[in-house]
Amino acid sequence: MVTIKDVAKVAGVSTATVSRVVHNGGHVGDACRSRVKKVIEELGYRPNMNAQALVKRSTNTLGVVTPKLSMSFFGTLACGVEKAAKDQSYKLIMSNSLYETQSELDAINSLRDHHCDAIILHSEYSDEKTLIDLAEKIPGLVLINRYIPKIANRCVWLDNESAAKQATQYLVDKGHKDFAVVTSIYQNNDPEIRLRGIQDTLAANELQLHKNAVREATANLEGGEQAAKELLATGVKFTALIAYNDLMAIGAIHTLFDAGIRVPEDVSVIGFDNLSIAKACRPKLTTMHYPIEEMAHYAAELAIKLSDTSKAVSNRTHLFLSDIVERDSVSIIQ
Amino acid sequence: MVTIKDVAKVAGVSTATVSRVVHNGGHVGDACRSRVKKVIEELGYRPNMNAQALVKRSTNTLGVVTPKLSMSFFGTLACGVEKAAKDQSYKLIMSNSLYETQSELDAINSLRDHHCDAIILHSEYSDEKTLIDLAEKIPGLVLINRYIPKIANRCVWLDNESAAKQATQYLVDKGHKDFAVVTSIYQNNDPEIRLRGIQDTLAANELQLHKNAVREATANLEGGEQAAKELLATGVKFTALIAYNDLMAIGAIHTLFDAGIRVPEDVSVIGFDNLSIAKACRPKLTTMHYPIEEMAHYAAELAIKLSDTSKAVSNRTHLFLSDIVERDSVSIIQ
DNA sequence: ATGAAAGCGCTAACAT
DNA sequence: ATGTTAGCGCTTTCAT
Repeated sequence: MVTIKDVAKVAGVSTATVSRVVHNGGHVGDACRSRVKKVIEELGYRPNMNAQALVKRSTNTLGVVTPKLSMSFFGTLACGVEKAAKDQSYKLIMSNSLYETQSELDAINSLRDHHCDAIILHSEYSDEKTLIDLAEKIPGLVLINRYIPKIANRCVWLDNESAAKQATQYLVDKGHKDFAVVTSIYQNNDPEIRLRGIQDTLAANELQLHKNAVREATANLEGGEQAAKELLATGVKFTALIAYNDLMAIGAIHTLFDAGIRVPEDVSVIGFDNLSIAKACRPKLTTMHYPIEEMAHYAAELAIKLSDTSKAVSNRTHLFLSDIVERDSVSIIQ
Repeated sequence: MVTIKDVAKVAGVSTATVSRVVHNGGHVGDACRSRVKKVIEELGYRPNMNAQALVKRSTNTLGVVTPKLSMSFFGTLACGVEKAAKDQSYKLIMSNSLYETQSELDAINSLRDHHCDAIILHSEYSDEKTLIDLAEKIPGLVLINRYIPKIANRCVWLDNESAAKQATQYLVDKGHKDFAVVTSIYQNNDPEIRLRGIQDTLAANELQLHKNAVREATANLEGGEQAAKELLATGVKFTALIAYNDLMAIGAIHTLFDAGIRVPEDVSVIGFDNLSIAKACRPKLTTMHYPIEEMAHYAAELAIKLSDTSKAVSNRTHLFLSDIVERDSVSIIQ
C-alpha cells in the first residue's frame, strides 16, 4: 500500500506538502505542486480514509437503516439517500433491520461504531422514548416516515391524513357513496391516521363507513387478498375500496376479480405508495403517490446538515404531501 | 467521545489491558477483567473502528456496487449480501453505479478508499480488461452475473443457456411449436446466450424460430409492450412467447391482451427472474427463477474468503442454475 | 499478569 | 513556501 510518506519521499517533499496538494490547499509552489501531483499519479496513491477519519473525527459517511432492501419501497428510499450521499461525496453504509427491535438498534450501533456522521432511520419498531434518546445522542440522526413531536425537526414524514382525505374525496367526487377499506396492522400509527382521514372525509360528505367495511391484514399482496375475501364474506355493499398500499390493492383486485367483480366497472380501487408495480398491473392502479425517493434525498441532506453541530438549523419539521396519480382503477358512478 | 484511554484511566490499568479485555484476549486477571468490563459498561465505551482499521489494516467491510437499488432485482441482491455481511459481522457499504462506466469505477474506487476488504460488483458496463485488471489489484473482488473466463474463480453467475433451454423445452413439452422471443439489448451477452439456448433447443426438437419472431427492446415493461406490438405487426404466428425478463413478459401480456389475445389461452408466456411482481400480476407468471439473493449471499462469502490472501481458495467458478416456476401463464396445446 | 512504547497513515499547528 | 512535530485511538511487541 502506498502511503503519504512514499509520495513525500519520491517527490522529495514533506508529508505536509503532499497533504496540502491532495486537498488543494494553498501555500504550495506551482512547480512543487505539479511534481507532487505527478508522483501521486505515478504511484497510484489514494489517501487512507481510516487515517483521515481518525484525525478529522468525521468520516463523511451516511448510514441508512431500513427494514428490508428487497422491498421496492425501501430500495427506492435507499436510492434517494444514495443520490444525496453521492452529491455531497458522502459514503453510504446500509443496514437492514429485518423488522426486529434489537436488530434495528444493532444496526444503529454498528453505524455509530463506524462513526457515521449522519443516519437515516426508517424505524417501525422502536418506541418513541428509545428514538428520542437516540436523537439526543446522535446529532445527525433523522427519522423517515415517522413523526415524533418531541423531535419534530428530526422527522421527515408524509401527511397521511391529507393523503387519505384526498383519496376519499376523489372517490366521493366520482359519485361513490359506499366505501370499504383494506387497512393494515402496522408498528407506527399510519393506518389509524389514514382511517381517520377517510372517516372524517366521509362524514364531511354526510357519508359513513359501515363497521364491517373495514378489514385489517398484513400489508402485502396476500393480506390484500385475504382482507378482500373477508369483506366479501360479510356481504357489505361497496363500490369504492381504499387500500393501505398498492400491494394490498392489487391483492384485493385479484380477489374481487375471482369473485366476478370487475375493477373498475363494478368497484373502484385506490392504492397507496405508487410503487412501480402500480403501473405494471391491470387495471393500472390509481394510487396516492408516496414521494419516498424525494423524501429520502431530503432526509439525507438534512441529516448531513444536522450532523454539523456548529451550524444552526431552523427548528421545523419536514412534512411531505402526497398527490393522487390517476390511472385506470377508478370509475365514475352515475 | 470515550476512548480506550478513558477506560484505562478509570479502571486504573493500561490501555493494553483494556484492549485485551475488549478482545477477550488472555493474560488478564479475572478481577481485573471484570473491573475493566464494568468500566466499559459504565462509560459506554465503544472501540473506534477507524483506529482499529488503521492499525489492523483491515476494515471488516464489504462493498457492493449495483446499478440501481430501487430496482427489485438489485434490492434483492443487496439483501443477500447484507445477510452474509451481518452473519460475518462485516459492515456493508453500497454504491449505485447508475449504469455509467465512470460511475461504476468511481464507486469501486470509493470502496477501495474505504479499504473494503471485499467487493461485490454487478458490472454491466466495464469491459473485460478493466475488470480483469481490477480483479488483479483487489483480491476480494467478486463479479456477480458476469462471467469472464480469465477470472473465472471471481465470477458468480447464472447458467443462462441452460435456463433458456429449460424454458424452451418446457414449452415444447406442452405442445408448442410456434415460438416468439422478446429479448433485450444489454451490456453483457446474456440476451444472446439465452437466444442461442432457445434456438438450440428448438432445433433439437426439429422446430425453428422465424426470424420475424424475435424482437429486441429495453428490458422493462415498456420494452415488453413495444416488442410485442412489433411482433403482432409482423403477423408472425406464435403460441409461445419467451421474454427476456418478467417485466418484459408482463408488458407483452398487456399488449397481447389489448389486442384481444388471451394469456394463456391463446398464447403462453414465460418470463425470467421470478421477481415478486411475477406472482402479483394476472395471470401469475410462469418464469425462470433467478436465485439472485442466494447468489449474492454466496458471492459475499466468497469475496470475504478471497480477501484473506493468506488462505488458499480452490480455483473454480461459481455457476448457479435456474429452475422453472410454474404458474398460470402457460397452457397446453392439444 | 500487566505496562510502556512504538507506530498504523494522516492532518494541522507551529516553525522556519 | 515548505518542513517539523505532535497527536487522533488503537494494537502489539517487548519488558517487567
